[in-house]
Amino acid sequence: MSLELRHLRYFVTVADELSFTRAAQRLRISQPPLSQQIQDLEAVLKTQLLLRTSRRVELTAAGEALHARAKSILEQVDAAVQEAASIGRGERGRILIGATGSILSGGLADLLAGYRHEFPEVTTTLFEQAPRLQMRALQDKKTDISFIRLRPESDDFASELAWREDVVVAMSSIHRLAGRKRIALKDLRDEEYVALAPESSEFAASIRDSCVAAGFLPRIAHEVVDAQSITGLLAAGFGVALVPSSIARFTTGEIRFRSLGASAPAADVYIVHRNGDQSTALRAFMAFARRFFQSRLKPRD
Amino acid sequence: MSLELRHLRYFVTVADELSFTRAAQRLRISQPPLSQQIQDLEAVLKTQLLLRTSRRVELTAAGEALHARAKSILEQVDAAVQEAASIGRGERGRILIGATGSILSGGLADLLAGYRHEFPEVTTTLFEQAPRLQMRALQDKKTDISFIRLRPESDDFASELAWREDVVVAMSSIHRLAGRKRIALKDLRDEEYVALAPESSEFAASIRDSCVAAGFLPRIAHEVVDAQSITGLLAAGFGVALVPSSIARFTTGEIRFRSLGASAPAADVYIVHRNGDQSTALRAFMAFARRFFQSRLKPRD
DNA sequence: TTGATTTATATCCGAGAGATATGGATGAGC
DNA sequence: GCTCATCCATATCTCTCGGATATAAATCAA
Repeated sequence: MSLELRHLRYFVTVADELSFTRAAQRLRISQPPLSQQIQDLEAVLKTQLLLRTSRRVELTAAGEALHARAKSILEQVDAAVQEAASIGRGERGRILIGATGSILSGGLADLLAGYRHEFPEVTTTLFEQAPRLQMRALQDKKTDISFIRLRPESDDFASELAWREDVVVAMSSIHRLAGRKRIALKDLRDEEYVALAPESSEFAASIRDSCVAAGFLPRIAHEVVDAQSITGLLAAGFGVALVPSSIARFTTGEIRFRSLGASAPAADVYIVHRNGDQSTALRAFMAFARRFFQSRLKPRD
Repeated sequence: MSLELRHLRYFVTVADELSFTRAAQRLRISQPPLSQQIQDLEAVLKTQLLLRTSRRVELTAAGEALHARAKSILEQVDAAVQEAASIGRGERGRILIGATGSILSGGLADLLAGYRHEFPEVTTTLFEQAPRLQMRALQDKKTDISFIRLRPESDDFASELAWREDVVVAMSSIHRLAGRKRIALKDLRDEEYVALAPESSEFAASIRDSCVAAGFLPRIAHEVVDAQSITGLLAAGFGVALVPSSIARFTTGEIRFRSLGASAPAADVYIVHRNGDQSTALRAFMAFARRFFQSRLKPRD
């Protein structure tokens, strides 16, 4: 015979009611098996818990002590069940997110704000890292999900489009092209470029590919490691840069952005995560993200 | 289907071992019912707890959380069982004891010291009260047991002899009888007495009865409410007093005690408790007390 | 003393915990 | 790359034990 929660549930009810008959009613069982289970419990403890005459039931000292303990235990069991179920539904947990600064301000921040509002019990931790490091972090399980401007090739990762962004051209307001309203990619063939170092970003490579497709090889005059540095160089008059349009949001100073029209390369942002082991919290996050971007696209239709 | 401790025990074992086969061995059951019980648990929680391939078992986030909780719950169940059993064996609990100061120093203190040594988990609370109040406190369940110098009549109480004491005569060292080695009760017929007020002590009444039996009615010159006051009055030369021999122990100053020899009235101390509801701790205490006094009597044999 | 109420005992039934046998998947080793 | 060993899941059976019904025993009220 081993102790089970049933014994504790029954005992607590009897101790609360101080009556086997009423306790049995509350427990939706008949009185004899209740008496039996209490006797079993007492046998396991080798201790009298209740003093019963046919007229009154009262607790012994051991019964008083167990009553308090058992009540607390049952509450904790309940809490544990709720917690596990809640984690299972993805309502609770922790998601580790990788992203770069421009992606954060480009739409991710809004997504996270909306998500935290609907799933307040999920902790989201954001790692601002260069794209290459993000992939490493994903692989090493340092992060669970990444927002990144290039679709990964590897079979280890699953990816889907988060949102679309155009590439725009950025330059100082005193640049000779700053007066033009619309600029095509091929108009930029003779410019000097400020670009992200290709080893820090797949995006840099894809921009270069777009230029090649437009018939020229961009002359990279300056390379920077951090996207933040680009605008500083542009403001000082160092050529032009091809950047995702969302960069405009967090840029101050004398920088002008011009659309590239139909010739604009895509700067789509993808959601990437490891294949296979997505937790429920992550699945729920992905589902939320899909709904979120879906509803955001509508106004543009 | 309801959650039982079995589910938690099984789950914790599997989570510890990360193997159904090994867990089943540790649990002394076969592997299929273990798988079944884990599935039942997951069904109750509506949540996956373990990711199992035929080659590896690992915990989900929900499983991790439940593992920690369940372990703690099982430990608490264990502790609660131990505690209840321990209280049931009288090894733990609280005993409320009534006594007077003279009884405490007359032998009770030694008993309590020995008892606490053998039952360190039982809290003993001592109430120093006048005998009448002790009976009241017992009746009102303010105390569980009393050490008192008179056997109670009422059927509500059970009593047994704790230890025997003689009554001795006490007087100032300058009293005219202080030089006598032995004094019989009847020699004291013409003395003036310092006595406890009869309304505060049954013992006072029993002393008076002893004097009457010896052929005289004691002349009470001074009455005190508190036994402590007696010696003060005696030291000041106010007559004599008939007191339990143990009083000598905690008396300082110029007081002499003389045995009354064969004519000494008894001042036996009784253990009194309510009939019926003695807790296990109290029963264990009584058993200890009997053993204690038994072994103390032997040296006198 | 009788009747009502409450717990304990006796007996029966059925759900379900656990055993055995087996299937299916996966990684190791030749 | 095939075979074998290993491990978890499924299917089926058995038998324990939880719960129901009927009834006895005890106690209090009238």
